[in-house]
Amino acid sequence: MKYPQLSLDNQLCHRLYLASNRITRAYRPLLTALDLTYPQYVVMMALWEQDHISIASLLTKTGIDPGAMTLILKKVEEKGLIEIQKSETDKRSKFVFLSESGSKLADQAKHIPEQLTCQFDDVDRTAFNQLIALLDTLNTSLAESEEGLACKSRHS
Amino acid sequence: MKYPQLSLDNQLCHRLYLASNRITRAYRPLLTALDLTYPQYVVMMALWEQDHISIASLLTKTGIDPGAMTLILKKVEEKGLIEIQKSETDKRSKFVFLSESGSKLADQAKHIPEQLTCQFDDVDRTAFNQLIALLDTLNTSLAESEEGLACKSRHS
DNA sequence: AGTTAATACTTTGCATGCAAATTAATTGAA
DNA sequence: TTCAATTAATTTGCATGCAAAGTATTAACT
Repeated sequence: MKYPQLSLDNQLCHRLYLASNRITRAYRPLLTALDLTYPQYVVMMALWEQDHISIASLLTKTGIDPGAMTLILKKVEEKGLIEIQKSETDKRSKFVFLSESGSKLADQAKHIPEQLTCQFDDVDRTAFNQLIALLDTLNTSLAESEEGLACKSRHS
Repeated sequence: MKYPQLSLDNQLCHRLYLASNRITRAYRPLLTALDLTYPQYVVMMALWEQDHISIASLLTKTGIDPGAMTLILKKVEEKGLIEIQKSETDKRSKFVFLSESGSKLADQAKHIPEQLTCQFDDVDRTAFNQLIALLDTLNTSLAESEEGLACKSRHS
């Protein structure tokens, strides 16, 4: 191997890629029981947290792509979990709110987080919180990069 | 919010989802210059690390889905970066090896890792390594779950 | 040897993720 | 006021990620 820095073992990105895909896979059987995909579940979580918000807010909260969001909302609406209305004040904007069945679905979903945590036996509570803290730092940093704040190459 | 455990802020999965997508996005401009997508880049890294391996090995090393791998290899082959041959000993199996241009592409790719690291200024070297270690633990744990080792609910 | 199970891939169908172009509505500035 | 720049969503086209079914080939067991 000419360039060790190109080794997969040296890539943070590949670990994230694996971890993200594996976690989504781990969720799948639990979510299938609710007839939700993972991104649809994310949208529902955002709405259970705060109902009746604009699609723009939903995009910000979830980090889902706008183009994907349109399709996701369409499907969740077809399942009768949400309703979508155009804003009166700003006709470009739309608001999403939970239907009764959408609200009630939270009762079935509430056990999912703990069911999942049980799958990483090797990760203790401390490591878990460390991981969350580090990912927050990373995400903030990446989000700032996306905002256009160029790399300041402040590294020595 | 009825169930705080369903809050997006409490989800490890959502942080991984964001981090993984953001990192892939951060790679995109660098990879576009090489005419590669991120999964195609992963395959190339695997081959730069070890040339002339079976598709099965490539699947194991990269964690890419088999169905996706077929398409990815087809495209990378069309770009002339790799060649694929059926195994003589086992006709079910195929071997992938780098073409000359595929090998040379590593020379252009070798600066990508450092160019990217520069984008998370807030993450110092120590945190970076911690994050990698924690993701390894998480990945091992998730991989074992996928192997069928059921949740032993060893939590009190 | 003959049948069954296991492998290594490929194919198919569906659901995103993403960039880029598009539409509709609103703001802002001349 | 009027026209350009913005903003909120949608649409389009391409590339996966994934489960499940299908193919061809090989291993295994009787």
